Amino acid sequence: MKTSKLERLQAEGWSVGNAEDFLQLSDEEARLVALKLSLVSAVKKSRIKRKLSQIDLAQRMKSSQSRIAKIEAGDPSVSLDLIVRALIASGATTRDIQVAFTKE
Amino acid sequence: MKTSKLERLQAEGWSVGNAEDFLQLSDEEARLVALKLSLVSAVKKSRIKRKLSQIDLAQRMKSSQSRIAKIEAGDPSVSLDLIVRALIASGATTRDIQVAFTKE
DNA sequence: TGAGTGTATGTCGGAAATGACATATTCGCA
DNA sequence: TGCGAATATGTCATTTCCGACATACACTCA
Repeated sequence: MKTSKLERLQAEGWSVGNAEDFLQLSDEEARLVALKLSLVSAVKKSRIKRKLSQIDLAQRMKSSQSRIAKIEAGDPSVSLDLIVRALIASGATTRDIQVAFTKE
Repeated sequence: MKTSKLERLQAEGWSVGNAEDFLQLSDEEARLVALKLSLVSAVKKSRIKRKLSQIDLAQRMKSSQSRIAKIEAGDPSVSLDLIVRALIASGATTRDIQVAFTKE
């Protein structure tokens, strides 16, 4: 499979998948989710530490209170981008972010 | 402003912005961009280290070669989510990811 | 009790990101 | 030189994510 031509690979599409691929993907997806959760808890911690309400934080990053609530609730509709944005906007230091990642 | 009512704040919308807010936002945006760039270079490094072509990596994460190219080129259409997915799929260890973040 | 403040949840139209594809460009090597 | 593999660039339809809003719930005081 490694040496297949691009055309062939593209033509195959989903048919190239197998159980192993699926499991592997699940594992990687799990790592990403774990990472997100770690950052999410860092957001809440940082926000509380600075005594900011969800509304305050939302204003800082030009977002909305409901989005912040969803971030902190680990809602699947929230991207890693938004989580990190919130982390930065909440006043988290570079070190804080590192630590959150370290917890992965 | 801190004590304004939610209704009032929501009604104000963009009008609450001022130069300071803008600069602050720019700074935070800059931090995010710097972080992305750091991770992007980690993706390429990790991929090369494992001797994977962009096509290989694309298959691993069910994406496409052109997306991988855009990730590595720092294309603005690429999300942090996708960058981290690529980093994980490329076989980067937790430590590799930490290091990339440390470079922020 | 009820008013005020903060957080959670569901929905929606518009905006942004995605994979796929076509095609161009670059690069290594026979 | 030329051929094939790898990478880059541009476009597009579909999917995903977003802010905004409405509203429900939780908690604290007076």
